[in-house]
Amino acid sequence: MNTHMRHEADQSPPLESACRVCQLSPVRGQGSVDQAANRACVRNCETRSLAAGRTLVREGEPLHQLYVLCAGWAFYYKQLPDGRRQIAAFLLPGDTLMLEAAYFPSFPAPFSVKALSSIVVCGFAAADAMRLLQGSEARQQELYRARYQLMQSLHSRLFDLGRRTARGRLAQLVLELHERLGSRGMVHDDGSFDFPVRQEHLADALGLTAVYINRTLAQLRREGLMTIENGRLTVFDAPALRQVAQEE
Amino acid sequence: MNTHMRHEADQSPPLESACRVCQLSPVRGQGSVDQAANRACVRNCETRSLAAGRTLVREGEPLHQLYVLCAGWAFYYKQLPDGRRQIAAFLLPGDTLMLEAAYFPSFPAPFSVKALSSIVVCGFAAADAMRLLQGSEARQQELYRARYQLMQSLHSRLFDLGRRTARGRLAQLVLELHERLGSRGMVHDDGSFDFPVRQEHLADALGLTAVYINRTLAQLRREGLMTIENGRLTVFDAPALRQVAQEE
DNA sequence: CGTACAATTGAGTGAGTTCAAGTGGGGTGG
DNA sequence: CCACCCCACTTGAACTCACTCAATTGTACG
Repeated sequence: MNTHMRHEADQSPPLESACRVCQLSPVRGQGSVDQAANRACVRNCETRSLAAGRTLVREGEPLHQLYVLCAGWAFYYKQLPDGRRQIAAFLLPGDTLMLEAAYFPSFPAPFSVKALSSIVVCGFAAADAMRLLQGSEARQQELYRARYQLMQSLHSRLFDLGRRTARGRLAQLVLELHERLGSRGMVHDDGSFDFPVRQEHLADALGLTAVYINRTLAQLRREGLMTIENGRLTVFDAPALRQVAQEE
Repeated sequence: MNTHMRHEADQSPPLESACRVCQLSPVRGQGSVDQAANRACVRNCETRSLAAGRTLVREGEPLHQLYVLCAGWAFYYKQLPDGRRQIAAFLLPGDTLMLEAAYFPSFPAPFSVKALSSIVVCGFAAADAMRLLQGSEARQQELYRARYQLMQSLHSRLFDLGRRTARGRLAQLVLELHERLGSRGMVHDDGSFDFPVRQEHLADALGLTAVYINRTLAQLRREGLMTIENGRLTVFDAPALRQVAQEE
């Protein structure tokens, strides 16, 4: 039992720490940073804080900004007037939001972006960010990596929806998040990490219903593979989870 | 590398017409073309002809070429050792293949590419193609459009698999192909177009089985919305199809 | 306490799968 | 010219994974 349980919305990450994270993203560059370019970027960057559930970008709006997600989780999604929603990707702290703004500037956004937890973002004009990126070979590489990961994740999700069972999809998604967070040092030694995702979000990401997500989650929990409790996901048996992901 | 021509399968589209199509693609540019750059491009382009079912790119191979699909259809897909396959996109004559090679050069391909019908492609080193594109504002715009359409199509397919019924998915896919071919003048007045796609491909693209594709197709045919006969798809009632796509 | 929202559980249903058998057309060899 | 084969398509019947509807529990917060 936990004595201190607080609602996520209460603990917005502090703004002053935002640009420290921002610094680590491909857009701002890793390692040695050109100080002049960096100052220019800070001057042009607009830091915003959004509560959980708020919409950052709406499908169809022209793209001209791109963001670094400094703190919190967000997701890309498409929604129909009748309520059907499909989540295309989860974005984690340090990820770049709307990298697409650089692929095809000023086109209408092909999806919406919403804050999953409360978030802090730094916004840049796409053109500025690209100019900054031209400067450094290392940063360019880092940008390629970010694009690549996003594209890979999209194609994996597509395979999931088309060709995997509920258990397989869930295992696959959990493993992907586990890995992405792990490479940022955001996974504890016990295999657990912060997980501000509702079962409804999982359903919308995996093309299932919340009820069935619940049943599947319960099954995986009973089998001792993983659990979700108090906004925290724990992977107990990664190899077994990997096997589920592969076989189903 | 020089243009090299060879003749293979009997019914391959003629090579001499290849570069006329190639000319119409974003990579080669539309309208007025810089003649010097164009000649340079022809010098550097390698034209290849592949029979139906041959693999052009294998998942995991490093990307350094990109292709213009001059004739025939191809598709992006992922396949598991156990045989499960998911088709991510169909590529039509005039489309660019592996545009990703420019997004994140030299990364391993996140999917494979296979010829659906017999095809003719022009291959370019990604770096060369990009340099060529820098030259013209119009071509740059055309490239953005191509990227955008591909990304949009991926997100739509994702929504389809997650949130639409079999009928809805089929209607959606047919309408998308109808539109893309229409804008190239490849749809006849009677609403029909060449369709070298097997029911098995439809199944792998829409996350269904070939048997169920068959049943669903039969239903749409009975309702007088569309039909597939002798490698030719005919849309009888586009508005009704649109309604199916929207509601299911 | 009362409200609100997320998670949980049960029972019945249905969309899509699996297995299996049969049809039809186009190409090939005799 | 026919016989045969191959492959894609078609159809039937049984099955099952995941959905729907509906009620209940748990937790946070005013």
